[in-house]
Amino acid sequence: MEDGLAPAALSGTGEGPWRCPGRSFFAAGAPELARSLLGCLLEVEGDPRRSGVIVETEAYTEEDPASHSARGMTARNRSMFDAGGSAYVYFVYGMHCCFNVTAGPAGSGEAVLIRALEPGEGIGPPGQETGGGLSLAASGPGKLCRAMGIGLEQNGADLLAGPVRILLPRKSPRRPVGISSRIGISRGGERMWRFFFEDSPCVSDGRGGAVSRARRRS
DNA sequence: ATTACGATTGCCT
DNA sequence: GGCAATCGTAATC
Repeated sequence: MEDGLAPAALSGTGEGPWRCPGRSFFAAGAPELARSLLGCLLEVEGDPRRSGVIVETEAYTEEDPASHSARGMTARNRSMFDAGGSAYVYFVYGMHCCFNVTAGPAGSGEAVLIRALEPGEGIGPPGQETGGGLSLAASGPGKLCRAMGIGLEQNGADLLAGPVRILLPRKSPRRPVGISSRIGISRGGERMWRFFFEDSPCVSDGRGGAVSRARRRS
């Protein structure tokens, strides 16, 4: 029990602590949606079923020099222009996938990058060599996709239809929210569009984040 | 046709 | 803190 994480979420759509959002939830602009997604459950149906609580997000918009959509629609970023509530998954650095939730109306080219989860069901050992234990299994956009089994085949998928879903907490988690500039970008650094739960051990950030904390402990 | 470069990660010093 | 890995995409020639 070294990780000390909150208990895994129960499945589901009907009763229980989670509920399905409507389309309108995703109609907000990316920065607002990024904040709203903190505390929500990301779930992938299957065997095993996997889930985790979203604890770190970043917003990207069409007027944003850091965004893939900044220079118009291409074959690669096409699904980023889908109406809010679908998946935009892309491949980077020749080895990693990153998962985004589209925001706003169709054609608006905005999305929220999901950067870290607190592992729920089906995440982590065995078979996952993350080097930092369970709490780091989904701390970072690339690691999150690997841990959840999300790949390019999910690009453009409707998040209200599944198998990849977003579920909202019935009770607001009310945890401290940190705001910062985004990670790994070369332009647009002045925008404070990264949102995270300050009390989470699973946030990907270097300083004060899960990685440096784990390193300090050892 | 060629090339430069990532919305990253993990291993090295 | 630095840097290699690894390859699809998009800008450039």
